[in-house]
Amino acid sequence: MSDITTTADMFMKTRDKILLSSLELFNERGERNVTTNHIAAHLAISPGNLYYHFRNKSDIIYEIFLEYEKLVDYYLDIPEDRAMTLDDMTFYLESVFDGLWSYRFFHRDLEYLLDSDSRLRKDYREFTNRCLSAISRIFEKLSEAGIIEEQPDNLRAAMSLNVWLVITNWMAFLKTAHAEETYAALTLTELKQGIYQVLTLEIPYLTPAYRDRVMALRENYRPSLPERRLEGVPV
Amino acid sequence: MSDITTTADMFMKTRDKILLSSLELFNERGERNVTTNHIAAHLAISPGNLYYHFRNKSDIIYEIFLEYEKLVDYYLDIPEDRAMTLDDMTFYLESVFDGLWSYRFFHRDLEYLLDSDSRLRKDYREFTNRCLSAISRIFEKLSEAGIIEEQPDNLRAAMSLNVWLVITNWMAFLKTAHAEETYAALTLTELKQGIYQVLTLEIPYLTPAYRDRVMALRENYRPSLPERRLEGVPV
DNA sequence: GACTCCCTAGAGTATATACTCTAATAATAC
DNA sequence: GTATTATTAGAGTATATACTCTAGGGAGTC
Repeated sequence: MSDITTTADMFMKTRDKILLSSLELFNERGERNVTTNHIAAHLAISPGNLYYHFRNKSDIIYEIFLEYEKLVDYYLDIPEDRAMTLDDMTFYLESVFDGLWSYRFFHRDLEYLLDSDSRLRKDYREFTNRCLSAISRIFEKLSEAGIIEEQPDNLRAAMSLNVWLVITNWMAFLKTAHAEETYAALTLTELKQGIYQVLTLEIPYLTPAYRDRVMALRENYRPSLPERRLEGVPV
Repeated sequence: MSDITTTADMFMKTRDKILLSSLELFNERGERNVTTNHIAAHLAISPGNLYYHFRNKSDIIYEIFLEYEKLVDYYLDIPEDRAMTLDDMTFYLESVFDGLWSYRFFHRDLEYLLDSDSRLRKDYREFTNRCLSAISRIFEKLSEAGIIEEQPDNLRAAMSLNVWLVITNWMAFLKTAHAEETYAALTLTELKQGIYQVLTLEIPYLTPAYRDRVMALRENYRPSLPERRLEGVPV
């Protein structure tokens, strides 16, 4: 995957360095805790310089969203000229969680961000709709490929929405489940245990031909030590 | 349901008025957008007065959380002396969404709130565990009652977690799906369409004896006009 | 009346935050 | 070289925010 979290270096344009550092700081500390002055200080540039490149903080966030959107749209581009395989499905899941990870600040303060920028609100709504369509289309193609049973349209739509809810809320859940207070105390590996949860949703719909293979795939993402963190839940 | 959103009146103690008004304002505008000065002004009391009753803003939030916790714990108290009915299940779902509604500010800025108050973080973790246990126990009792098929423990745990993820993320989803920017533009009725999504998770596990009844119940919560808001999703 | 205790007003403060302004420097074009 | 444009520094500002401090009122008790 692209190495998005690399620290900005001296060969980059200031504008790009600002975007990159902002993303890093937002991811580490949360957007709410990162000021424009912090970003400038982090890059050892003046606030004036930062505001030369961006009119305000919202514009920085918006541009980062556009990158995120582009990445996910790229990942969720579904080839229509061939049948879907289990590897495809794995790729989609892995990719979406990679994207979530790289831009993980975004879903944290989502509601506030959308309330402060109506342009972002509009774009994000359309983005959500595209993602929901893609998920639904993936289910359709998985049926065509005989991996999951065919389902009526409205059930597929509701299932797709549940998949979206689980995906977008998994990280928030992990962070609240964590005992540590540091925002950074979360790993990509843990995040990808969300795939286990998503595959859980598919279980009852798997065809006999693929059931065992998908269950084996799911095992790869089984949370390693959930009973220590969630002692109340039977495992 | 308790009429929590009633405006504070002159017969209440100042301390309670502060809690009530804070909750109202937080719910309407989001915690991030409500300052202690706003709360005081709303009640027409001085900031000094407010700080006589509460050491800081976190303490106000913490006390509100304790109320929330108490409410949900009360709702999710599962009677062990009798079998579970469909009505029970409906009651649990309705109650949980009522609770979410009354304290809807809470899940909005959850991560920030937990990061700013380690006491809250700890309590919330335990609260989550209790909720997950309750959900899991509800599934168990639904099996015992012959409403859903019996499932292995680890599947039930994963399913319970998915239910929790859908419940706690449903409101955030609704707000991002809304075109309107106002935080208040959300109704309890819409919120309860989350029940449709939760019941969607149960569908494949329903026993033949109860399948039709649950599907009919689910229809009561079907989103009224999702295709207008989510034009990309087949319905 | 005086003492005490609970409560309240309201001015005030230290700090932070998003953002601006001016002047100067580097880069590029001609 | 010179003119022009792009970029940068850095001090500064208006506003907001969480919270403090002092003074005092009101009610009950002796």
